[in-house]
Amino acid sequence: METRELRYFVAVAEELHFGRAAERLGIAQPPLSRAIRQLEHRLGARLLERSSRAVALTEAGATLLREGRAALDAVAAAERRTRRAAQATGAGGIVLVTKAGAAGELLAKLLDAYAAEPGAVPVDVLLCGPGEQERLLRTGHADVGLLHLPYDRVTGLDTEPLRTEGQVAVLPAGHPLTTRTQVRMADVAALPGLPQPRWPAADGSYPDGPGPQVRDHTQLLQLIALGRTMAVMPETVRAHLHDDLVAVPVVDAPDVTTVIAWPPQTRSHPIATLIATAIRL
Amino acid sequence: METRELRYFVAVAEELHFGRAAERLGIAQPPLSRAIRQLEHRLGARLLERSSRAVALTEAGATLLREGRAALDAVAAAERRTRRAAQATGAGGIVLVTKAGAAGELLAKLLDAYAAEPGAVPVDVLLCGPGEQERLLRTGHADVGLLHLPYDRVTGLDTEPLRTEGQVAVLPAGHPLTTRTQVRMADVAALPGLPQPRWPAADGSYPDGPGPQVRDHTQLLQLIALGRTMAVMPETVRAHLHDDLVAVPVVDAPDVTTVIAWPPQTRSHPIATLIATAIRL
DNA sequence: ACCCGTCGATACCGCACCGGTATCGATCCC
DNA sequence: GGGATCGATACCGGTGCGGTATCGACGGGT
Repeated sequence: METRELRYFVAVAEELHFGRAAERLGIAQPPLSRAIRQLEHRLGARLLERSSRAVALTEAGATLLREGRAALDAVAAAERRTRRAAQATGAGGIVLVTKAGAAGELLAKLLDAYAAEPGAVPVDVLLCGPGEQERLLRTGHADVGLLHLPYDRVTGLDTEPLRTEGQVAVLPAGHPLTTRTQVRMADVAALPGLPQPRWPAADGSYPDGPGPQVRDHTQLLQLIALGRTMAVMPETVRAHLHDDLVAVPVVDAPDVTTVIAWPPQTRSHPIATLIATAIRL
Repeated sequence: METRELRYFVAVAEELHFGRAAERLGIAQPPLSRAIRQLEHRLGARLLERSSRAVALTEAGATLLREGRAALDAVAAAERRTRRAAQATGAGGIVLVTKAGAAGELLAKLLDAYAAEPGAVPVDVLLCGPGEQERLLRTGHADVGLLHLPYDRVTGLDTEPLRTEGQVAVLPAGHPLTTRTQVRMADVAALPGLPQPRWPAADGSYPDGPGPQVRDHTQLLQLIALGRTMAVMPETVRAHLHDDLVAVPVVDAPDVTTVIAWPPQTRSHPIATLIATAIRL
């Protein structure tokens, strides 16, 4: 199976429309139809159910979509990492990815400690939205990441835990609950007038609901200060709170574990040093 | 980057010889030379150092070899799992892989418990040599595996621990150390007349050394009974020992954790049930 | 009911590119 | 210095990819 065939199939499976998929791929529709047919014939499996009015995935097609995306990510990672290895033998920096606005002081400590190591190389810090880290690591855009369990998925990555902490409810100053010394999840699940914020899904779209749309933590804290929403977050956010925000411990919220994660094929010395430094912290 | 190019490069990088690589690929040497040159040009990176007498990997080449193998495995897995999903929608069995001669009663209990679950499907058990499980899981030959930390690598797989146990030294009956109630690693590291067995490497070759070559646990136990070697193994091997073999606890050996492992993309109901059953045991 | 619009399949064509054979050029060994 | 080894180059033929033109099936609107 060639990556071209996989790219074609993934495009059709995502669009569920041959015409749009062909446009996205920059080719005409007939070659695309033929390629899919050939792929089906070679695999001996029906991948798509065409009814001349709608296209649907079969069981096998859903499998190939899932596995094919992972395979294409792996190919892209191979290409990207090879390019980076070529242009920067030994001198190339490490790309570290983390969620914007999270793990601030832990990251600062890590970068300081690593810079003091012998043989340390420059570290580029890449900040991204929630849920993007895993893909950036799997596609070779980043070498190592700081993620938060159980929020981030770490399937297919190697990880080491760094720190575990409880969670706090972040509320606008003056809210009735801010007089409490602790709350429970049930207390904050559906506060009148403070709907839960909506985070974007993997495809960038937002789910329906009453809460405001947010992209990162800074934005979120601002919206809480404005009294539009609230959030349950790891307790280290306290460091970033001004007096217009109040944090109340949530006693029955699941603990959040910050982990350092990297793709399993990694074998470079600087990255191994960075990981070892992080674990020692 | 097409999988064909990756296959070609991996062949050359493994053989370090264009002629042999071409033979292995079933093509002539000139097209292979051209394909590698084109790949290098497209990546903008020198992958191989040719000195008309020897071929060597550059830094970028080593990266592409490592990442390319992983990518090819992912493509192979996508193809294999799609075929399996097609021919057996719902009725297809699960393939479980484990080391020959290991985790016997745990496996039996798991299979019994799973068979009693509602919606259970047939489970094919695939026995293989040590170190092969990871690749079988990553290439889609198997769906789930029982592995043993820290012996087996689980990079790139999702795992859940099932059981942790100490290790015992397995010795031929009558050996002086069998009178002891416990030993230390240093006691058994270099026993006169009982050299360590040699396991095959990933490529099937055996390292040099005085000990006998072994392929699986049955063979190993037989060679121990013959007084040719000894081994440190998880304590559950006791169940398989006859009176010609004696097990002595090794107090400072690292604990062995049996884990259930599966590829991260897995999303099938029967496999999820099997994993949940295993964790409950 | 009929027509038109939509959408995937089919037919056919030209060209890029892959793979094969023949040969060269460099290096090492005897 | 001659032969052997090994990768690079030159050239050729065929496969197959992508393009345009068109068909056929299904739905929806008036």
